[in-house]
Amino acid sequence: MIDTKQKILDTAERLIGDQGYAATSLRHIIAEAGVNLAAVHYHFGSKEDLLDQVILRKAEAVNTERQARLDRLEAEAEGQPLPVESILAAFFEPMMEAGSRNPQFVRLMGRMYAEGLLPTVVAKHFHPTLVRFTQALRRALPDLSEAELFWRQQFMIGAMSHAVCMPRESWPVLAAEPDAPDFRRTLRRLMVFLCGGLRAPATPEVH
Amino acid sequence: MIDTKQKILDTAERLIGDQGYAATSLRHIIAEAGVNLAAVHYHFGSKEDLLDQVILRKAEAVNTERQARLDRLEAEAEGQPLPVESILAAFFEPMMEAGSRNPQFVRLMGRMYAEGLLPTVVAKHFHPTLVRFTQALRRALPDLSEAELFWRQQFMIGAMSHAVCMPRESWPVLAAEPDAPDFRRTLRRLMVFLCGGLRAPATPEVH
DNA sequence: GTCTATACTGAGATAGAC
DNA sequence: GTCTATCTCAGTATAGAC
Repeated sequence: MIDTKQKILDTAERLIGDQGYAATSLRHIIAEAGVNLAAVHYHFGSKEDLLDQVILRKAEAVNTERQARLDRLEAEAEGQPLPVESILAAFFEPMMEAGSRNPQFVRLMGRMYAEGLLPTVVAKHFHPTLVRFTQALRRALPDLSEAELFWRQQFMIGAMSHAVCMPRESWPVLAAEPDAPDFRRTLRRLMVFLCGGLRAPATPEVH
Repeated sequence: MIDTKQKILDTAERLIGDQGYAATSLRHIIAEAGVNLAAVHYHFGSKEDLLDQVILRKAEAVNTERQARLDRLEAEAEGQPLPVESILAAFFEPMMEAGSRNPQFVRLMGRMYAEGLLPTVVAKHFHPTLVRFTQALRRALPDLSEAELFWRQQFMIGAMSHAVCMPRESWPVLAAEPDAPDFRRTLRRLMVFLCGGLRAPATPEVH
């Protein structure tokens, strides 16, 4: 069947988003998808390559939209540095919109960071876009050294990924806040927090 | 032998800190420790319970020191809210000092967050201390709602854990900065960043 | 080209002999 | 307390049916 591949991708996206990559066995995926185990390896080669394709399918749209927003902002700014808020909005809103249409995908992305799969899978798909945002932030925050800006971006990514894949049901505080299935409110909070952090004065050197 | 248990704990701490929990098999641990596989299950019950003991051994000292610093600050403040900087210093410096003596342990802690082992293992050992810090932050930041403070703490934990367990060798920017094996400079940067984020104005409601 | 059946290796866990 | 043997289940590899 032509949609064996699609069924595997859809089921993998759902189950990995729910349970995480390590916790989701191929045998679970193929049972729910109603296909044979070896079909996964025929179409994808390995579990990791399946994950790769699951991410690629969705990441392209997010990256394209991120770059388009950055292009638009930079054209409007006519050479001036962009405000940090605008850069963060251009970065987070495309993912937020993807999440509104498909909450599973945002959790999946968070889990990728959370399970330490950046170097092998995530960096490959997102790095080219990330360097554009690094450049924009460098111009917006000229007082920060290269190393300090690097670290602040890492803090940003860590805060984002942890927030996105947190198991909401284990925190009573959140029961009062019916936020799911979209992440708008949390992401607005995240952006406010990150603006404050990114714009903090440079860390003084201590000897 | 009486030190079979010790050898397992020491080897597990080292290997899991290096490679992560999922990537470290019991068979690898027992080979390096020179003990039998079943000895692990005899002494610890399961791989997860072994991890639990590895963390417990070190976490107690860190938690005790954290609470002692908070006690001291609160006694000195005589009822006034503490500055955010002081609260963060009381939280991070004990872990930083543990890291100076034993860098492996800090990476291990970062990995626990990164591999999504909070609910089962980490929260158990750190939650009682964390609520003390939540209370201190609530007094320091009275303009934030309960939910907003909760999320900012989550962003903080995410930024910290991601930074701590990042694979340094994969980032050329860091080669110029001989920071290892201690984390002082990175943690000072983290504290500056988090101060800025925590003290940002409350997120406005949008409808 | 697509997919199935089956076998292989290595993981964590467990029962029972010593 | 310790160790051998074994169980189940994971990801992977391959031969061959259609």
